[in-house]
Amino acid sequence: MNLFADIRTLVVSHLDEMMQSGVLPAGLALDNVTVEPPRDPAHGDMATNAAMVLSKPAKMKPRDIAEALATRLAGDARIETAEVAGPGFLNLRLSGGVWRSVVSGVLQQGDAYGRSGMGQGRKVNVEYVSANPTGPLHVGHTRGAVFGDALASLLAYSGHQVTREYYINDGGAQVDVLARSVYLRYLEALGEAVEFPDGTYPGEYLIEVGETLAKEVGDRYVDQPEAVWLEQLRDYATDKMMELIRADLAALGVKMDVFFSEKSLYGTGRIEAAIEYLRGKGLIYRGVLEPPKGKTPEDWEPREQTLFKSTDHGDDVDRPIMKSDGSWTYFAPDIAYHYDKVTRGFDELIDIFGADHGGYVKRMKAAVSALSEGRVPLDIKLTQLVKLWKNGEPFKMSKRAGNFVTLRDVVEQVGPDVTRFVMLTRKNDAPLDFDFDKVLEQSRENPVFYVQYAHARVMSVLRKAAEAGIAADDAALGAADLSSVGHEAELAVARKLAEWPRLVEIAARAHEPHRVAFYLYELAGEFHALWNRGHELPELRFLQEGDIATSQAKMALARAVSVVISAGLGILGVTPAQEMR
RNA sequence: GCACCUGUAGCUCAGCUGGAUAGAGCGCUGCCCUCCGAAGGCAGAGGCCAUAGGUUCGAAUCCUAUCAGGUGCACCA
Repeated sequence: MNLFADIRTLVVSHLDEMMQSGVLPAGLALDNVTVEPPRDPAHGDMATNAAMVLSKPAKMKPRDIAEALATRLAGDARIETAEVAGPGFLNLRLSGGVWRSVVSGVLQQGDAYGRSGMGQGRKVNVEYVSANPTGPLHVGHTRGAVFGDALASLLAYSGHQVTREYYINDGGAQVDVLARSVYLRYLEALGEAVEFPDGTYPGEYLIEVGETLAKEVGDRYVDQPEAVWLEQLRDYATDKMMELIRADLAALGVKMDVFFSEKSLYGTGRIEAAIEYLRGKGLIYRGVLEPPKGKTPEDWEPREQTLFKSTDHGDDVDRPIMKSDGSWTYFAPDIAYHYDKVTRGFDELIDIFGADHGGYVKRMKAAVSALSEGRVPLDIKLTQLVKLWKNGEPFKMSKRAGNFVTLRDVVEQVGPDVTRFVMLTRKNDAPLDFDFDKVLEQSRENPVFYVQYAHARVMSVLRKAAEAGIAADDAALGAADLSSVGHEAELAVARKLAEWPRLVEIAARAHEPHRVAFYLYELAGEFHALWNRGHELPELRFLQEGDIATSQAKMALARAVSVVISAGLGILGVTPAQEMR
């Protein structure tokens, strides 16, 4: 059920009839005809631009089209008035019954209200977090995790078949560094004094790994050359780090469907196969890259490398896939990984990167374009930096020293629900301020609280009703006669509820889950406003003393609000509050 | 030097992919609790949508240039 879509269908069907009967010339494209809520509610409930869009191709004045359309629309029971305004807008005012039916519809559909088949079951792969398995997740990863997870839920909610995936970078030099760092902690656990030179990870999280290892293998690796232990420690440490990362994700409530190992691409011919595929398209060649203009590094020297002709698919320069010593660059396994995704049959790929990987976007898109012959779109969303604040001061982090602020630090202090919601109160493109004090504040300034409070208020009313012996289950409320619901403040809430399915579609199409968070804030605002009107106008209170039927009608509206808030929070991965404490 | 992102009220940010008189919160002014939770609500003031051009019925939104901030820029992943 999507009221806006319904009315648009109505408008389009009338336009079709007008073409058939010769009022409009035949064969007009109606794709650009929209039905939207007007910015100013004084203009009505919905507005259509049909007349203005069609004016030019139909070679008619917009007002003439609008008037003809208005007359026809006015005949529909759902339309109360249809007025031509401004340059040719057609403003529609819907009957109160339409809004009341939205409320009943929400209660009858429950969790399904707002779900759509928009995705048509298309298979979408959302890859996110994908942090190197060299340590715990930090705040930056947290934002990516929350964003990716919410986007995945949003797409699933709108009819896509979603796979949540994590790419484990366990194939490069960084896991050697990890192994060496663990080795040092291992020696330390056996009583040796160790130092962490540059190029190792000094973080304290490896102490326990070293100790466990010492217990398991004793002094077997002491005084042994790297060749003896490097490989085993690499696997051992990587496994431990992935355990850590999985636990971090679990603390945030993120659950992946697939963990894909980079290492599994090496020595199995999979990288070679992907590169051969590109070679078959004439996109692999030996060549020398020009130095970047303006800023030539001191030690620049021309080098012949194996290159991918990414410029054929929109990149600025071609990219090396093999180092001069014959080993793969990082890009090569990434190509193979995305080739794997393409061959797994996904209709659409989405990668979530941190902003520091922005320079990687074009080449990755070029690769997928080449690998899928342009069939599979790849959207890459970058999440900007998170700036932490505490006690009015910025919280610095320094990965080098190993004392960076971790996902755990954040989740343990403010909880997963608050963490998730706050991370989505900004669009992914914009930097985010995360203030430990403000996110726990209980005021309107804090959107998490504000939305949760609205939900808790509804729950409170329902509890009160139950205590008074009034049936307030969804079945009873969904069947209630809503004719007593009609005040402007009540209709405002119903209108907001009617926007939900449309909002979901827009957010899903744009891959922008933050829109859900903002919508919930607006819905909560309408609800709080109505609630407070009850102070001066007792007839707007949800519980009407001695009048069960009216109470049920009012509660139906309140309950519909909580259903939608609950669904929205569900997409964001946040648990709705039953009461505020 | 190049690429990507950002620039909207004093501050922090939305703005439904081109619609009407650009919206919220904070802050500021003034109001509302014998009332389901005032942890709320109502009203007011506050804008050249960075700047300059362009596209069209119509631009914060699309194009070009400029300015300012952020991120990144050959064998690091």
